[in-house]
Amino acid sequence: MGNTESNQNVKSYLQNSGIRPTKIRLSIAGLLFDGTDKHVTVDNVIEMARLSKIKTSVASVYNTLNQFAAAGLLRRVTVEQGKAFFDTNLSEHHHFFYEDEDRLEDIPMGAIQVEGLPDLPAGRSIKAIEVTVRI
Amino acid sequence: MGNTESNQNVKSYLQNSGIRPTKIRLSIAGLLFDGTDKHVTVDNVIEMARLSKIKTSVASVYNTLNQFAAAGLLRRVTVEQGKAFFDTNLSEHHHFFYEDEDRLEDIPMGAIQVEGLPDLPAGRSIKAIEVTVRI
DNA sequence: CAATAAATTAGAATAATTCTTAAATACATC
DNA sequence: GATGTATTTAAGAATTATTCTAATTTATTG
Ligand SMILES: [Mn+2]
Ligand SMILES: [Mn+2]
Ligand SMILES: [Zn+2]
Ligand SMILES: [Zn+2]
Repeated sequence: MGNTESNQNVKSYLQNSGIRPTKIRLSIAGLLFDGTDKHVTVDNVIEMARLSKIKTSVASVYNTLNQFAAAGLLRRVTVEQGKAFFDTNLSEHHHFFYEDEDRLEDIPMGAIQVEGLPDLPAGRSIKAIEVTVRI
Repeated sequence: MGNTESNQNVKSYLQNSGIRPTKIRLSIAGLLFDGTDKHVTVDNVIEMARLSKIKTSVASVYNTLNQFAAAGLLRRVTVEQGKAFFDTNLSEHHHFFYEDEDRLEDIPMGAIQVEGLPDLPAGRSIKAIEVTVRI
């Protein structure tokens, strides 16, 4: 991270999703898309940016994460009322939620299988199936 | 609903859960525990109370629903960032979430089966397994 | 290098929820 | 049933996450 090659990768990654690679988008993308799976909140990203001396604003972090989610680069995960999580792991998978730590952890893809889905109401299709195991 | 017998039932229901059956608790319980399964928000309950000429306050609806949930008379269901749902159906079951209508619907108990749960981290136990099918 | 479009930002606005505190109600004891 | 004490209720303030607004800055196009 921080080197020219990965910056170039992140730039292409945004462009391929139709997102213009502006400075703060590249900065935030650089924090998030480093190859490791993450579940971040807006506050997490603001703090990561601060530590990396990236000068930005709360509004821009919201804008950017929402744009990434809309473009399919992040997946929004809702497990508690207050705060939204954004997941960099785009593969089909489910989550442990550590209730006392407010923290998500991936359950590897394929580990969990959901069986016996009933018929859907007419005109509906499945947008997503989310399994949360609260521990 | 509204008759002496079901009022008595609701009163016992609260007492058996260690909740003192005060006037507004009985009123709200009367709205919720009528034998039909419901998924309500705070706003729903405020509106139901208004229609039933029950005089109460926003704070009391929050207090009461939170108390009922803590006592196990309601189950809190979180499927979207902003608003909490409270479920009167206490049996083990999962949900369809109608994304465009902000509405929950029960998937009958037993219809869905979750297979292949991996081992839990040491010292953890399952508090709940929640499956949400977004449609 | 203009002209134009898009992005960024600070701060205001909104929405759900919790907190504070005073008044009302419920409960226990006589 | 009256009285004293504990609990509940409720109005409004406070808090928190998020979105909106509008002005400035940055990027793209010609
Ligand atoms: Mn939290
Ligand atoms: Mn909603
Ligand atoms: Zn994940
Ligand atoms: Zn339900």
